Amino acid sequence: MTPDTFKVACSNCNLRELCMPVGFDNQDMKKLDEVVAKRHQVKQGQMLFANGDEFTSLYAIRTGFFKTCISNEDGREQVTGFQMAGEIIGLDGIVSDRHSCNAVALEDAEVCVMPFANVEELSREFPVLQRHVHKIMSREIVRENGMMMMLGNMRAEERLAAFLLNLVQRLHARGFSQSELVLRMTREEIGSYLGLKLETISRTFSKFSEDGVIEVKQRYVKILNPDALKKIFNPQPCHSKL
Amino acid sequence: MTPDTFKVACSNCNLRELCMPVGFDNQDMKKLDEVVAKRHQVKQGQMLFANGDEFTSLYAIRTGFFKTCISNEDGREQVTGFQMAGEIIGLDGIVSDRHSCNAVALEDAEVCVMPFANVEELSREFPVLQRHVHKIMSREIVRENGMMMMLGNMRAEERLAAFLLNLVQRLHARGFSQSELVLRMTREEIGSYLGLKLETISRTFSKFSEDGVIEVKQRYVKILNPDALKKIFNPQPCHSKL
DNA sequence: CGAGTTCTTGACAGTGATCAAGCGACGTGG
DNA sequence: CCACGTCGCTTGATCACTGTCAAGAACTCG
Repeated sequence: MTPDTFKVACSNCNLRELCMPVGFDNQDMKKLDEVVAKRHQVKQGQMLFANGDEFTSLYAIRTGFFKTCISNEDGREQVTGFQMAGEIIGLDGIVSDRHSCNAVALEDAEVCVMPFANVEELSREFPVLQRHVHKIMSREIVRENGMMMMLGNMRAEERLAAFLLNLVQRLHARGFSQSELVLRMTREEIGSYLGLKLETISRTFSKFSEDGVIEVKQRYVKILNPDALKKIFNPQPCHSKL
Repeated sequence: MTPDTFKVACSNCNLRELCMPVGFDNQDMKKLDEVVAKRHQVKQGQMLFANGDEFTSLYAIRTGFFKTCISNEDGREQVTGFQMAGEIIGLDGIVSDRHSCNAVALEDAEVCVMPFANVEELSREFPVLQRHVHKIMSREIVRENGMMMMLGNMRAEERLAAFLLNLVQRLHARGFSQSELVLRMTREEIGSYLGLKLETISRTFSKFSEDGVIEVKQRYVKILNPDALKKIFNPQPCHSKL
């Protein structure tokens, strides 16, 4: 096996269990490596793909951190998601063969390029991969349902608490701390994601900090009282029966 | 061909071009009929599936009108979509083998039950069906991206204008009027969908009516000035270059 | 070190929520 | 056919949360 093929092999990737299905034997795994055509570097601030670009591939994030966002005719921007290692982006492009959002690297990143034709072809051969692709898309649908609940029903504090808990949970699944994180995005980007203005994000951080729930210093955040955060995110109705 | 098989055949369904892929020859079409196991009636107010139900099937709406909604631990409800004939619901269940939302019939309805195992099996055999399933899921992701933009960035009037335009456009694609519609949902359900309260929906309807943009009488809505609605939905920045 | 970006904080304003009351439509049963 | 009750809708008055505008501080990076 040459160093080259070694480099792009899913079978040797430490993120495999995050972005690929389990239950493959070694022989299948070799075939699965064909999904990934190559790797691609994206510098901080650069776009992996942009609204209107032809859709050819899905991308599995190997390292780095992305945001996806859409923008209006009148210039308003909505961040639709933040993605980290092991997550898949580009699903938006399937329906129209063109991407409908921008994917911007918030730090230097590397992605595995998975030509969608390969994905579909191997999906026909491997039911477990087919199921996996379906699950990834379904997961994104369910995530966005949750976002609709946030944006439609929750107040600023609840949104930010939910955001922090979600972020730290995903980082923890990747071996990082359960209580400390460094934000890769600005207050404005958090605000866009949560349907709030950057000043509101800043104020809410300050309030959480005053209440001793978190410690904030610029991009660094330490969660001091996770239970308090969970309570903010999911306020129990007083004297709830049962 | 017995009347029974005739009844559930996609090949004879007038909604085929809405919910099934094009580009099938007659022979393939016969096989494709195997996707649909049976039809199922849902009375107004009944649930097709509920949060927590085991996921087994996708459903293609033949007649009727549905809402899908999720609810919080503390009882807040978010309508995540309204679905009409030719649209597919149930995609939320794939990721966890359980549904994560409720699907409620807003009028008496009939759905085609498509066991997901059938869908996956036939998808492996027919690339055109496989691609179609992927597109349906991607379309839902893109729709929800647009909802995030609405909920995160738009004001009440813009949301309601966008909602009406979207609804009438989908109805028109099904052969109904471009300008008149009968709402199948309450003001409260519209509000939940749009992240607003029912009073705001009512007030905004009244304002549109006073401005001569629409005519409203309870559930009946007539769009008098579609251009004005589009302008509300998508306000051009003053003196926009180009 | 300096320019530009990002963040914080204050004062004030505005949009939509909340609370409240009454109206209108619809369906049922007398 | 009409009385009545329920549910959905409208409208008004007031309030609260978040947005807007502004100024300055802190941080980053060339």
